[in-house]
Amino acid sequence: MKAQKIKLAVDAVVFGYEKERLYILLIQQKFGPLKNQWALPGGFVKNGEGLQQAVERELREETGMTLDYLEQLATFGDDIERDPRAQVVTVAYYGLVNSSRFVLHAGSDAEKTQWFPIHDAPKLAFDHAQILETALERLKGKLRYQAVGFDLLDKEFPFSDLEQLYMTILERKIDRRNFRKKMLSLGFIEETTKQAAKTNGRPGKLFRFNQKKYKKLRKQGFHFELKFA
Amino acid sequence: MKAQKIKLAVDAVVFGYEKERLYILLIQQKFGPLKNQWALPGGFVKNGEGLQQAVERELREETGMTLDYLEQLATFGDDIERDPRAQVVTVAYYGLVNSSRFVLHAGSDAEKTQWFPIHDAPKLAFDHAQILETALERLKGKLRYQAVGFDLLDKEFPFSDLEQLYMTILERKIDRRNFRKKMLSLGFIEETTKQAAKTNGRPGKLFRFNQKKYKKLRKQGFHFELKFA
DNA sequence: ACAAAAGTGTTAGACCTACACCCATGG
DNA sequence: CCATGGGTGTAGGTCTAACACTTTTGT
Repeated sequence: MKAQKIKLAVDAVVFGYEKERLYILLIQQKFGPLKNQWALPGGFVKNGEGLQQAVERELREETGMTLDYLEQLATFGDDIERDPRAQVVTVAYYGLVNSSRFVLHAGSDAEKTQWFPIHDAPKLAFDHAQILETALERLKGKLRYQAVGFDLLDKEFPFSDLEQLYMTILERKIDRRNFRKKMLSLGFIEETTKQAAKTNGRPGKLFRFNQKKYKKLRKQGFHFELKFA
Repeated sequence: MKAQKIKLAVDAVVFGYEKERLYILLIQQKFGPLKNQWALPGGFVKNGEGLQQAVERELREETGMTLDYLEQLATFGDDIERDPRAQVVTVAYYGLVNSSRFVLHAGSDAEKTQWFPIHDAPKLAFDHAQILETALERLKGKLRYQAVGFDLLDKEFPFSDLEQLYMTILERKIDRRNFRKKMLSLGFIEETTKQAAKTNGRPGKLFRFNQKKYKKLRKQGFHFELKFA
């Protein structure tokens, strides 16, 4: 049997959220064959390196970022020419970053890093548009039955932020009363005594996601579904 | 950068169902380093070959089987020593075969192929037990909100077979009346005029899964969930 | 006092759950 | 006529969905 020439890469779809908009993190090569093309952060897996380890390294190297949430999405390798230069199979991950860490390190000499509104992203290299599409669908799906999404908010947040986040990601209107009722009934969101910073209108109480309680519940076989969403 | 030495493989978790038991397909190497160890069917991806294509080829070569349903499960490659001989990343698939094709081709000289009851499988090579575990969880999960599972039955089946299948996979009792009501209300199961073959007791009507109708519904954003299950 | 956003309860309908008896067939 | 499995309805409880006014704060 001939030696295997297939290369293995990892890519990450990183979502961020700020001011009622969902963003995605992209990088642009300044030199080389991909010059000026926007692409997902990622790269080849190194010998002796695990997959997750590889994405985390690439993200650190390319964007200076560590994610709060990172999960394997799918592996893309049915189209053997998805990278025209060689047969490359890529394991795609998707991740979420807290808005407080939304600020990017300055780009290196070789690469530019930038957030783009999810529906206003440039044309992407390879099949990265398809990977992005898949990630977005997954995110929308997960939101309905897992407590994902808190990683996109501050640690303490007014309830309206949570509601807005859900509406933004799911691209749907949600009834405020029903949403709050349901969310609080799940038992892993805690009220703090603090008030949100001053804005227009009446300031809301701040809430906190209790990850420990959530994990405990999950272990006990707890699961929920948001129907209205 | 050093040449990448990581090898890329595919493996398949193939489920079969017969007489109220869920089975999995395993192969046993007769020679070589894996001699006598049971493992999932699979092998290395060839140059110029897509991933799905690779699993299908391996399945054909090793078991003579073509699957009715085959879906990517996950990619395993965080443990760089999951295969002690070299760093191998494997893209795992899971599939379902119709019970009418449950019979296996005679094993080759080099390999033995055999169905094992899911909870009575031998010790597996590498991390294949973990892959199997993941596949089973996925199957259980999917069963609740997708019309998977019909591929495990005959094209026309009595309702009790469907019910038994769900009970077997989910390892739960299900109320007959509620199950039938819910399933039929979804609108993609059709009654035929035929009667089941003679057995003990009253013979049931045969039903058929209307795949076209199901796909149409899905495109329209239809989705369901089986709660009792 | 006005503008802006937070906070809050009720009701009708849909869906889930639990439950038991009669029916058709073969032996 | 008996044994075996198929077929069917209903009532109570829970969850969802729809809906509008009052409260708090800053200007």
